[in-house]
Amino acid sequence: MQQPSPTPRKATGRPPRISREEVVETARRIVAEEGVGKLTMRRLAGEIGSTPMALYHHVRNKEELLVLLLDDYAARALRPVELPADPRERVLAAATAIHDALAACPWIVEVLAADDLFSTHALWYVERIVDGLVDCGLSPERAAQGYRAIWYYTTGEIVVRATAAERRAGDDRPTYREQVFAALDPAEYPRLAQVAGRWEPVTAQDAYGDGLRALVTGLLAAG
Amino acid sequence: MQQPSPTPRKATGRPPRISREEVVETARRIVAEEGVGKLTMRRLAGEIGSTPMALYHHVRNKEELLVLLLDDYAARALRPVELPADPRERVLAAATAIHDALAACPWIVEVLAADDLFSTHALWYVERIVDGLVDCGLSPERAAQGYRAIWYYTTGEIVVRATAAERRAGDDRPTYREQVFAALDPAEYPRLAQVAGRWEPVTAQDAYGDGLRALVTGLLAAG
DNA sequence: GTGAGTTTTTGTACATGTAAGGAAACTACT
DNA sequence: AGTAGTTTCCTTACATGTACAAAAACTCAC
Repeated sequence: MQQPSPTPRKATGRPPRISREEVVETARRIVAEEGVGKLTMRRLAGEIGSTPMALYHHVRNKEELLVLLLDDYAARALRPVELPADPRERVLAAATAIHDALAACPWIVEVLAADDLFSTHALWYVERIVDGLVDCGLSPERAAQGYRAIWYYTTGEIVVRATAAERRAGDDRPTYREQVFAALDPAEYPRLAQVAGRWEPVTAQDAYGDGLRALVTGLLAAG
Repeated sequence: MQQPSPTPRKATGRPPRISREEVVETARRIVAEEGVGKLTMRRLAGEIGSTPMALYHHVRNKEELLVLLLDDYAARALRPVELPADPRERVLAAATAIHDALAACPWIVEVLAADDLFSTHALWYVERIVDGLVDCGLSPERAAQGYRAIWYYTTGEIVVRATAAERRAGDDRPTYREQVFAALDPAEYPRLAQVAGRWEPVTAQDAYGDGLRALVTGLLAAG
């Protein structure tokens, strides 16, 4: 992979005019300034002063570019901070930190459906979560499983909310949910009819923390 | 919207040659036979004997078509069944039924990031879940919130797993996770280093049920 | 210098979703 | 019959990601 020589490597071939870093940095700027919708390979290449296909020697495809952007974002947004001493509270705080950082970055959804370890820069928080769970008495296995459950819950919350929001935008028709509740047969679905009016506010309110607490409670109870 | 006339409506305009039902049904067949990757608007139009743009008079865009396909799938896969009498077990069984149906349908991921009520045909199960939670002593609000938490967890599990699987396919490079664990500094991340070897099997094994049980336990404890 | 080998860049080309505008096929009213 | 109105369909065109192949720019061995 890498030569052991002091000077990195590369003794041969046409010298690159652009670098992966430049690609990612420029992409980051475009996204920051105009949104992820404006990020196209052509636009990016133009901005760098290159051609679209040249980019493909530095990133494997657009998806990888987005993953790199997410990683870059995590590096900035997930700096280690002071966390509570109590292990359970530590788990909650670390998970919430990851959640809030990702939720603040809506364009990320397209990439977020990533595996559980989405960035080395989030590792610090992952460590806190697993450590907290172990300190609460879980075995290492159970702690790892617990982290995964938390990750599913977290990423699900973000993806669902963001996609729903996007679908609502630029679409003045009533929501699918509104249609469902409007045409709900109370005889067939008494419970849903009962909560129909309260569904909207329940959805709108930020209940991530409540669900997270419940999940952690349950994980600890099982361990 | 609809005339109150006995004959549905439509007294004017060019008579349609294709119907929304035909579009969806043909799309379903293509997906079933050759996978969602082969479903293109041109291909679909050709199969129907029409033109791509004609389809857009029956579905608003490809995404809506996929949502309709998901709905169609839910109608088949989520038939009501006998569920346990015990309310807690009922919640678990209903959630697992939804989960398993969706997990068996990998192409769905692109659409799944939907809002909580993704199909009327899943309503029956949603009703069972909310009802079970209420029977366990939760208030209607809390039950609705609880359902949402379950939905986040479920959809997150599916989306994450499916996307990870897709990324792994056609890519022989080591996983990001493998790279992370390979380069892990045990001094900095002792817990992660401790579980590193066990992470892979933990990930592979199907722990949806365990996490779900924990979540429900926690939800009930909070209520 | 010359040629081989290697890496990066470029040019061309294609598949895809879909916007825009006009043509086609029908009904209703005169 | 003729005209207006309405709905559906078709043609054309564009933006986008990216495959493929050839050109360009460099190093090294001779």
